Amino acid sequence: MAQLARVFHALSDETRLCIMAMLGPGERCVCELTESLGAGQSRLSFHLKTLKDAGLVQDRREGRWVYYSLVPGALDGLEEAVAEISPTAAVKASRVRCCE
Amino acid sequence: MAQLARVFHALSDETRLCIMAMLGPGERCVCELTESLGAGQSRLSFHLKTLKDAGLVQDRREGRWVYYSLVPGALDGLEEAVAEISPTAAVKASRVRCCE
DNA sequence: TGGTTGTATCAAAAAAAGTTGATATATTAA
DNA sequence: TTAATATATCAACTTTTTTTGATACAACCA
Repeated sequence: MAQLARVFHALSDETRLCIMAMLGPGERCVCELTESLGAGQSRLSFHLKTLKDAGLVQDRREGRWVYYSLVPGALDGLEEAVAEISPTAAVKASRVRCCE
Repeated sequence: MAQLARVFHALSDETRLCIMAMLGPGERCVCELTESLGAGQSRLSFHLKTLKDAGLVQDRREGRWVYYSLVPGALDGLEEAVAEISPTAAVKASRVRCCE
């Protein structure tokens, strides 16, 4: 539950959503993100760290550059959680306790 | 994009996630939620308002009590958005601009 | 009517998150 | 080695969010 909240929080900011959208098609260098988003360098670095701490993105150094990409499957848990809460889920009543 | 961030923010708090989970099976009186969550009255009221403002829950007065329930389909957009960002989405490359 | 109960709202305080500019680190180039 | 570039981190500050306690409002009961 706490981890789920952390992931939602990471996605609760427009800048970070933009980053996620840009990483969707594939990895990007920090410099590309900085330019496309028009965000200051330390500001972008902060948001990338937030996403990384939430387990949503990963980074890879290549020479002077650092490339960020989505962590495969990181959003799967989210989809499941949403499906579980949503009233359209058939199995929703099978939950025993709601908060742990 | 901004609305999406708003919804994610509404879900980025443990107390609110608990509320959503409790409402999954059906509507609940505020008093039930207060008791189950062990949260102060005004605190719970604040979180309910946050969820309501994000369009995730609705309320209904019945005599002295107010019942909250999930807004049907409110989470559907979320699932789509997550699917669009996720690298498993087949159509993800069809996006033209990432941030608007 | 007056009192009680359930809930919302408000204002102040506390806590958390985000921004900014400066500095540090790592890598490469000269 | 020195300088330059890409990125991270830090500290100070600003903004936003959350909590708390007090008060207001609405509906019911005596």
